[in-house]
Amino acid sequence: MNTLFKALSHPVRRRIIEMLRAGPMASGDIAASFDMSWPTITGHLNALKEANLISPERTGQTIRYRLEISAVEEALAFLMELTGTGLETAPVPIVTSPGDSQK
Amino acid sequence: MNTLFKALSHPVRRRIIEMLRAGPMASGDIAASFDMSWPTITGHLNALKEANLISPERTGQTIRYRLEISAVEEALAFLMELTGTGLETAPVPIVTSPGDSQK
DNA sequence: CTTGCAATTAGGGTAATCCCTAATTAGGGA
DNA sequence: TCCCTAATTAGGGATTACCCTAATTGCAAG
Repeated sequence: MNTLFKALSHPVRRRIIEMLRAGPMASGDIAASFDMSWPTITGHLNALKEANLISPERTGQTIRYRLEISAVEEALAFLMELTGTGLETAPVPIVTSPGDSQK
Repeated sequence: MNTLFKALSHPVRRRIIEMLRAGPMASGDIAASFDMSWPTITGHLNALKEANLISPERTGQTIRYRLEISAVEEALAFLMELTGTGLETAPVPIVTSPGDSQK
């Protein structure tokens, strides 16, 4: 969960994810669409792979990366629980009066 | 969006958010429930405030922090678009009935 | 004004992040 | 074999993150 949100916290990595929504893509093609060096993009791809957000598959010389939507859903589940969209564990509205600080 | 996901990428900050789900809480009470120094917690609270995830309100000496659910929903919207609600270049079929939660 | 409590800011040390260039691995032909 | 292309790893510099202790601000009384 930690590496997951960290992976999502960089604009380049979020954009890579958005690109992969349309289907798998080669590392070189991804790198070509950014104004950064290829090794830098490789670094971002590794961060995404660490978070299980993408997975590589080799065909000959080229390596294509595919979006793993299940990791996205994991993050989604966490946030949904916060908004109350989905579960209970009742968000009982407890009113704390000033001065009842219990340590 | 950047600071938002970055704020969510630290376990202490996520736990603070979960605590605030039950209602606003004083800075000192939050700090007391962690095994870290108070200034460190203040730092995390500032990160959450930067991301608009919480907002402070002062009553006398104590400052209580309240969860701003709208920021959570913002992150939620981004992830939902990834999982299929987005169309654009995606080879995804379209309309589902309103209220038809596809889980 | 002085004391006391709540909370933040200041400063510093260490570790991680982000970006680059140069070197390296790996595969597909000739 | 040797070479070319695809992609990663290695190494380094600059910046930011994370945690601490010490000092400071802000409020509310006495």
